[in-house]
Amino acid sequence: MSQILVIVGPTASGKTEVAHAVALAAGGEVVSADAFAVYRGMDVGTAKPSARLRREVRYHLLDVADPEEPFSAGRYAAEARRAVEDIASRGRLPIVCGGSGFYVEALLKGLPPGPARSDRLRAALAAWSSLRGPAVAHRVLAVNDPVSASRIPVGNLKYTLRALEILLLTGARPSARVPGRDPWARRFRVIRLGLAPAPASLHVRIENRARRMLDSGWGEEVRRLLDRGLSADSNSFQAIGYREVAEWILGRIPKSEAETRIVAATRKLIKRQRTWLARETGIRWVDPQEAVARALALLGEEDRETE
RNA sequence: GCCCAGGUAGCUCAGUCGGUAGAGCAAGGGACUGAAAAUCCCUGUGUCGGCGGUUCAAUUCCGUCCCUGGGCA
Repeated sequence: MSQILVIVGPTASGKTEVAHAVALAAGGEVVSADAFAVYRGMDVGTAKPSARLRREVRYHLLDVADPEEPFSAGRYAAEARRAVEDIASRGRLPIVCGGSGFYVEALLKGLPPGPARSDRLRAALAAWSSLRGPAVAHRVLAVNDPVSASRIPVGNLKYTLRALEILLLTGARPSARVPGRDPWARRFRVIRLGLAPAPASLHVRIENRARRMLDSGWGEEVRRLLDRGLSADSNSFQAIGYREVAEWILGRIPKSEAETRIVAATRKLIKRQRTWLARETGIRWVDPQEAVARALALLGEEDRETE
């Protein structure tokens, strides 16, 4: 049975280093699980692995979309599954590594079947709700699917509209749309490793990382994106730091202010990532220092079992 | 030295016609069905610059002192 190694953990916990080292040691290839590293031309701000690393190890699901494109968990899952299957079919180890918990879940557990999303419908719903207000949208949802409405706060317009989108697209209640018990992952032995650095050291890391990114070309990167006409509304531009860096290079805020905001936003992201991962079961939490050794040991167990 | 504007939550500020105060941001906790680094929910915290006075009651009114910013000299 082929194995998949899944490495999760908060931003800046050192996932990429671990994945890379394991890939070299165990003959693996990395499948990124990062919602913003999928975008071409967004390298510095997404902490993508360097060109040198990418020559040593093959990375998948990086640079698969233009920054103008919307992206989705569904598209991610489909492409990542193809990559995993391809890697495994060549007898190599797929290493799924990233901090986008929702994407990892979509890959491993699958998303509910049926029509996925409609940009046209989405735009129409957005226009309608901006006219009628979020409360009306929520009420319409409550009439058609009280269960969904009770789970979604009135203030969460994005979730409300998404539920209405599913309703209109499938004709069925979103609450009845059970996330499919997708059998896809069953053909693999999935080993899930979580990196859990001490909070204090993580904070130091994100501060240093933000400064290093700002000093090593993030400004130029954002300049290029703006020059090619990328709208600030683009999905890709929602990535942490890009709006802040844009304000800095446009002279609206000092660099130090951009840095402060980026660090704060990253801290909040880490909090949300922790909350997400805390409910996931089957993750072996390890000290980042020991992660490579633990991963290799866990992979080795399988070898002995099969021998 | 004089005049003016301020001093209230970690930060920026609102407010109390006298009855011990609240927003945003930050911080902490949580949710998550194709935007997820997104989106949203919950939670505190205060010698209201110091000291006096008036008052049943002062963060609020009066006096004075200190600090900050601006103007005048």
